[in-house]
Amino acid sequence: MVKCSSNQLDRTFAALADPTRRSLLEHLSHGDRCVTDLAKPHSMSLPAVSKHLRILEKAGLVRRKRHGRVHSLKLEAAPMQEAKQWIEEYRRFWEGSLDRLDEYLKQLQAKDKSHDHPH
Amino acid sequence: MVKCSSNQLDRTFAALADPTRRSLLEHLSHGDRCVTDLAKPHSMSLPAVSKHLRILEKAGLVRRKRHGRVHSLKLEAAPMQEAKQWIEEYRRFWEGSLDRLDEYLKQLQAKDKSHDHPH
DNA sequence: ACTACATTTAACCATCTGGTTAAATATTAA
DNA sequence: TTAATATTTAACCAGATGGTTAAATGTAGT
Repeated sequence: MVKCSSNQLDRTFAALADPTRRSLLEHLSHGDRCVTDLAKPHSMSLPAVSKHLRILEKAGLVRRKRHGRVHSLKLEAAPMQEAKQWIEEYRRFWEGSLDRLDEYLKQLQAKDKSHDHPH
Repeated sequence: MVKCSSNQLDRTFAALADPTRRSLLEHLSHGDRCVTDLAKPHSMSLPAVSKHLRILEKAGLVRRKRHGRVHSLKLEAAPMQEAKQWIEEYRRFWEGSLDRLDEYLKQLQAKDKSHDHPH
């Protein structure tokens, strides 16, 4: 029984798994935005966008500040960094396997060449 | 109407959003494994693990080779790299904001100092 | 006080998810 | 051929997800 859970990672990856939410983050990467502005380019209702924002907020990817009746959303960095670091940990393994693949392809290529141009 | 969808990214992030699946990947990072071996440390039924593996396979994070009745699973690199790169694109934005935060904190500290030790 | 605006909440719906158990399918070994 | 093993498929279930519309809330402006 191996323990490999992190609610934070769960939430972060799940939040990033939806194209609407990724789009919202991309918009926010160009500066803070309010809910209505964020909703405009997404052909869906305001409540739908509101829900997506709450998911991003719960994942910690976004922070909200109320200025009167408008809510200003700001991109938040830390959780994505954790997600990236999780992926990074596998880097040497897949780099290893990519090297192996590269080597394999070179061998294949060499074989093909000797096949195409036999002495 | 902004287009920001990638089914591949959807599948990759969704696959990574589950702790059981992340655990399976971690086990696979130490070498190829068959379904039964992968299932052992996870207190859940074999069909459950089988489903998780199919999700990883469909996301392209894992490749399957049948040797007789045992299926050997292998970690696959590329999709994770795409996910990592997606996150990377935000790096300068959050690095920017982290820098700004850092600067802000330094200013705050400086202010406090001059307050504690006025000439 | 009234109206308009920004946003959320509520109620609902279809589909997806993550698990179960029981049965089916392949392959190996006796 | 028969029995055991590795894995998947099928049928089912509870709860989450992603959307809708209608109503409620809170704030701003006149």
